[in-house]
Amino acid sequence: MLDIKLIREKTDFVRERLATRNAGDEKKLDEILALDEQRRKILNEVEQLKATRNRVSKEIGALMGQKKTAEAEAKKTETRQIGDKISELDKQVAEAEQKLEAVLLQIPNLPNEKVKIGKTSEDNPEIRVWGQKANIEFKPKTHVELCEKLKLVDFARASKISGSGFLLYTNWGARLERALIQFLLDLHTTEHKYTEVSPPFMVNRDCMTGVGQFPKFADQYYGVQEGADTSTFGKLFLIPTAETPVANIHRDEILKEAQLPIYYCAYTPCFRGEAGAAGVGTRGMIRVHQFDKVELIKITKPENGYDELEKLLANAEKVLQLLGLHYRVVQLCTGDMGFASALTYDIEVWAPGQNQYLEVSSCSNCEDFQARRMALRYKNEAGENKFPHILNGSGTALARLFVALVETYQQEDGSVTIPAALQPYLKTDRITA
RNA sequence: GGAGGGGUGGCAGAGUGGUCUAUUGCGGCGGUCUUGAAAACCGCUGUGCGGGAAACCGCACCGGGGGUUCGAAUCCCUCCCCCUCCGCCA
Repeated sequence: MLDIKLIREKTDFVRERLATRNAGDEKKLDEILALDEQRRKILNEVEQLKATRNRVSKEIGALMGQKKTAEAEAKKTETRQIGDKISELDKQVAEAEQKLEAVLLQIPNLPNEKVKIGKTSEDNPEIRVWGQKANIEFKPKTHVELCEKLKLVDFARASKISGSGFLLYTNWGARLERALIQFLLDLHTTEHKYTEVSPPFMVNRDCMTGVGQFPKFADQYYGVQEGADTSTFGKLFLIPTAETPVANIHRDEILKEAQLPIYYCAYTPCFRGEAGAAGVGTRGMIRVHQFDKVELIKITKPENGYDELEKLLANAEKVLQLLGLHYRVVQLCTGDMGFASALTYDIEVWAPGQNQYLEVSSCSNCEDFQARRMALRYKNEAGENKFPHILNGSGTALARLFVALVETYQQEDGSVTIPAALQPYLKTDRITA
């Protein structure tokens, strides 16, 4: 959520920044300012009336105490009309506030001024490249072929169980998935000093709104229902990412400055409707309704937000370096950035069988956008309440990492070798048919 | 699912319609005293919104929402959460 005071006082700046997203949100600013103006006008009026009423009510109390009943009754009659006027104006204020909030919740974050202005992913600047494309002497198989030959994933039975877009990992596939999760959590907790948490996989509406998934993108997520009780539908949602529960851990709290920075990492499955997304109907592991991910979350002082983002990005890159997977880092241009983010880096890993880069991590600083939505603050040394920066990054997404791994390390005989860093977890150096 | 008990400030814990501004204690911050500290004593203490250059003033907030009333932490309705016990259950 953007600061209404910022919109009020630096309207042109906000308008210009929003316009860089190329989504037309800046057109809503006039409506916001009008609603804000109206709200403040009525609020002023009603608060003065309330001050009068409070004063008179106290006087009535005093008169009653002195048994001056007649005088008290006279004052009551006099005040009764004020009450009616107050309820009327209160309704108007509430209405203006609701309208204002409804619009504000739909406005995306302002891109940081460091972000390149652009329209689509084609405008994203490449930041760096690590390693090089695997030198495969034979025609590389796709992960689908490899997974079927090695019986790592049973695609057909997964769709029998849950429909398209779901995976049934089997035998070494399941063990590889589990080994990757364990490897990632160990790396981030021991080497990078994140505190591991294991959150609920279903969250309420406030969490979805807090990180920016609601209200604008409500159609992208799975709502759940308890049994046949339709009245419970839409109270809880399957998490689309661990960011949703974990970034909300301190929602509605005022932290002490000394508590910052907070580093959390969490493994969770992620559930996504992927409504309208290409590829979810086709076989494979690139775009699915459920995948595993290890997520990194930071809550930091604003002045450290961008240094911490660089470190977080490096933590995620470390995963691919240890696994020996070629990747590149791009920065998303203003037109390609997510709703809540002020600056985002994507890490894309090379998948030889796909002959393309796959996004396995997206690392963002949302600045104070989410903190405002969830009323998360910290008290600085001067005793002022400030909004912290909230950062998130995948460290990393699993299904696509799995794809890159098996496609990169495939051998001519159809087996897949396992990089040294992962061998202690999987307890083998090669998967064969 | 059933029965009962609860939700008040950083924490503990009073307050069941008004006359004082939500008792009191602990903690925290500042001060007095002291070589220093402790103790003692004194003062201060939350959040949001609006107005204001500021000092400050006003409004709201006692789990959330709504209602009754001139006036609600207190009464009524409703929802949420926590605790205890019973049932079912991994």
